[in-house]
Amino acid sequence: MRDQFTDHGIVLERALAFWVQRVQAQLRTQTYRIFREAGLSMTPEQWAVLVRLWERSDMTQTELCDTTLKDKPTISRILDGMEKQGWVARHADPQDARTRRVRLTRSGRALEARLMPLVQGFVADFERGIPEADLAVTRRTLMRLFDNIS
Amino acid sequence: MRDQFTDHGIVLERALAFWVQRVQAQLRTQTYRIFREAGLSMTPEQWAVLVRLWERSDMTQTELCDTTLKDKPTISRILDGMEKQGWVARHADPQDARTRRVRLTRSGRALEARLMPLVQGFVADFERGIPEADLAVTRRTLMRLFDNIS
DNA sequence: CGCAATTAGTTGCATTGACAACCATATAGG
DNA sequence: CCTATATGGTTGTCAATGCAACTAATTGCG
Repeated sequence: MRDQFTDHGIVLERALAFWVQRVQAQLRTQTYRIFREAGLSMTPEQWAVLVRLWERSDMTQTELCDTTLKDKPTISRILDGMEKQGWVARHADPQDARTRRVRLTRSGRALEARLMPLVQGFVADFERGIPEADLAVTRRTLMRLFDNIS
Repeated sequence: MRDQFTDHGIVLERALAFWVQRVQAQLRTQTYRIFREAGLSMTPEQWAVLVRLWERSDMTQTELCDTTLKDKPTISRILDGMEKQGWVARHADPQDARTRRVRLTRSGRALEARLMPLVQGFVADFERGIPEADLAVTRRTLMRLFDNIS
């Protein structure tokens, strides 16, 4: 008789990769929901770019690629969407005619005060009830896992 | 003067959600690479469906939705791709004319022996050098995080 | 029985993302 | 100086996914 613990589905569910994917998928859809309920048509990826720009505006697209680990076409198109929403504008770089500097608009800057509390609340719910020590181990482990495959 | 540790980018990088997303993105692209290097045109999502079918073939699409946590359109289109590759076939259900039972083909079944070693090697690399205790805490924490947002 | 509500699955649309090909500009080496 | 190469960014293609709308078949209730 086949040992149930050698079934692949079971093996799969013991792999961290499985849980990372599962949590991420759920995070992504919930993030969509939060923004939608706030009356915004914003994607999680646009959010991630916004956070970087709040930290430092006037980045080139290549710099955004580096900080977000996304490739050039992806950033290009995420910015298309953000520009259409009026949150950022692309400006010419006086030093290099190839590069385009991405700057927050007034409207993009204004989102910070509105969205940070929402997202902080979500993060709090996400991590609710989990001992700080476990969170720390998990954070450290995720960093090591990331190094292992990068 | 602004404390750099209150900058949003820094805050962001302390959030588990950030690392979950980062690790998952990397997992996804590396998984693509592994299959491509094995001469297969297979996506990580098709792989996930295959694993479920190796465990139990002849599932309905709704059952696949439940086990993979994907929605109906997504499963429908993932199966389109797998059918095109000849790994699965959709059969009519004698009990219910609405449902379609998904069965592995000979070719889909044959992939198991070929791919499991590859993926197990990848998972080993992924978790390499991390203490078993940390992996266990991380697994448990990911499960709790998942519950928190589901 | 008969019609309303439910369920299984597909299709349409927009965004992300992997990847290749491409354009324009900048840099480096002869 | 001038051509080869490298770099910044865009476009195209295909697949995954969130969501709404839809078809077809089934179930449930009066």
